[in-house]
Amino acid sequence: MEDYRTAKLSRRERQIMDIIYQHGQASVADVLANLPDAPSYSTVRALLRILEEKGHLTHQKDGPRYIYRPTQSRHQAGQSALKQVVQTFFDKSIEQTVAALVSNAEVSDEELNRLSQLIEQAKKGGPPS
Amino acid sequence: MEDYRTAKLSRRERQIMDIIYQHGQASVADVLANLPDAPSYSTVRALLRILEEKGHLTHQKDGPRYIYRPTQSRHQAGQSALKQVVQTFFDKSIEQTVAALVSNAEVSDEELNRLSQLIEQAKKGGPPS
DNA sequence: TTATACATGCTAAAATATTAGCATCTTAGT
DNA sequence: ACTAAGATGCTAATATTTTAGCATGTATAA
Repeated sequence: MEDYRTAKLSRRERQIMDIIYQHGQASVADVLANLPDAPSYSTVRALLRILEEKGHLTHQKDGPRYIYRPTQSRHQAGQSALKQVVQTFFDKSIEQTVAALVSNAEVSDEELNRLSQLIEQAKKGGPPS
Repeated sequence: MEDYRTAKLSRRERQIMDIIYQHGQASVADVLANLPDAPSYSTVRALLRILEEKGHLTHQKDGPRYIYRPTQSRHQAGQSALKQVVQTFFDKSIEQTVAALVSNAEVSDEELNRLSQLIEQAKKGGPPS
């Protein structure tokens, strides 16, 4: 499955996919509540149906209502999205990207320590494999 | 200026913004060459004009042709894009995001060392400010 | 200078996305 | 069982996006 950010999705469709990925899953009401400039309930349902037709979503029944979930795993979708951002804005450089991450937000010392550990583990774990 | 990924941009408009951010600047021909399912030259020009009307692009003449550049800085646009990905796929966690970055791609030991340095510098530089 | 290649300005049609309404069904509580 | 609340199925109109064509201007090389 292609990254839905590069797929032929419309503005609304992409907004909805983002909401569902952020929440893991969502009902029509959930989507509606989180959609900017929210349209009508009917409209959201129509878009969810289209996304399901296109293969990006599935639904299952939860009592009276449908619960929608992505067909692609959150992890994989995240990797694709990340890759695209790295390519578009950071010259495909992981270093530049991490620099942007730690420079912008308010990152605590605690979190920086965890990041150090993360890198150290990657050093140990990576090469042998 | 709002992040163009959350702005009311259409599919094609977003694709074009991505291309121009990736290249820094672009002529109509440049955009056309990098656009998936490329339409006609006229079509690209129309979209560029619209993006300029919406305030996302400017152009300047370079000999006979127009060169388009984003109005928002690459750095700022990258920060916004990154923030959105972190929020959508990584629970707003910088740690999770960095983990995804170093786990997926083939990151060399050399690059991991630079990342370590990066974090160390952030530790020193951050708190005092 | 002049012709040619290639650029833009403008306009309009076709395709797609976005929206909502109405009928129907199903759950949950009385 | 029955009724009210709220969900879906289906359909269709509207708005926007996407597309391209034609006329015109401009730099460049012969």
